[in-house]
Amino acid sequence: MPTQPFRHRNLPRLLLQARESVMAHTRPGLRDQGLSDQQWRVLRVLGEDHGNGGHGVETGRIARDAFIIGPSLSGVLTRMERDGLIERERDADDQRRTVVRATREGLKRVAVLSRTIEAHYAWMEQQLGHAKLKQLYDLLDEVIALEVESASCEA
Amino acid sequence: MPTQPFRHRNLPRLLLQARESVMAHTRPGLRDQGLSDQQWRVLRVLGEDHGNGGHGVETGRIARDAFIIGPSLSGVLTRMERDGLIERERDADDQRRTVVRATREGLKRVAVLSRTIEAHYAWMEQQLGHAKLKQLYDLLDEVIALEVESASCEA
DNA sequence: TGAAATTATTTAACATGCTAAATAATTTAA
DNA sequence: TTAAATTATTTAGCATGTTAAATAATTTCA
Repeated sequence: MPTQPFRHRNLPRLLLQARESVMAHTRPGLRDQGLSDQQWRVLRVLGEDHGNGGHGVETGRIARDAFIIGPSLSGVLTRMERDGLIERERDADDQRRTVVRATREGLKRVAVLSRTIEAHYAWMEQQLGHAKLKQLYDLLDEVIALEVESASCEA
Repeated sequence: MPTQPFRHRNLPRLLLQARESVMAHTRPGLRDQGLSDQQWRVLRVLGEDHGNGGHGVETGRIARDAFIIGPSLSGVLTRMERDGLIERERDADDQRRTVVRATREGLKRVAVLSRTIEAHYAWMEQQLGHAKLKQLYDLLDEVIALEVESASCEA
């Protein structure tokens, strides 16, 4: 049997749609806690650090882990500090760096949302099946790795 | 052999990273043509319409196809009109609607970029392999479909 | 040591994303 | 027919994304 011709889909758009599809489940919970997508990503990083007994995370590491570019993060943190979700402090050893910690209130919201998110993953795993979810993770890793390789070629 | 415990990855973040990874190849070309991501998405829709002999696309359909929310699109179109990439006109039959067409200059840029994008897909297909790319398309479709289902439950 | 290069973050300026409200045109229905 | 509901788009206000430039602190090295 002849395979039908392979038409390329709009991959960036598919990825964007898939992301929106997943986030559509999460956003109501975030908004209930008064958080934007970005604020949640920041709080999650800070929550992990706290869980590991850390005493704050540098802005640069937050930017990497929360996938937020520096200048955007700067504003996000300003508003989160204003809203009592985080605290900022200059690093004593290297005054260029800023160290960020979640406040008690921030940690409280992380705790609530972590449960919600876990339930969501359980739901997705039940819907899609364990195997497909793993397959998806692996394929996305491969796509991401493609870029790393080709980027290193330019150097 | 025991399968190792399945840890959930941060799926929204993975999708975002994968998208960025793909776009990292496309963006230089877009910027060479003086286009933002969103302007390119709009032009692509208009280019397809032109290719199909269409005489303009309604704003609402552009929003759906280019995956840009209404108010954002409004501003994007204003700037694209300012830059001579598109023309806007009120629909004669229904004065609520606006019909948009690409200018000759806009179409020229679509033509250039279409070739670039095609080459990029060919490269990805060569890197990942046809089968994996198809697998990825299918999985993303499934994830997107999940949302559609669960959304209809709320109604 | 001290000027130059490097690193971390912020500011500035503009484009985009988002929600809600405002406009404007069309359709529905009393 | 006309007032109310619906539909299409824009405006307003704020948050975020992005590049370039500005600040500020640290490191390198002549």
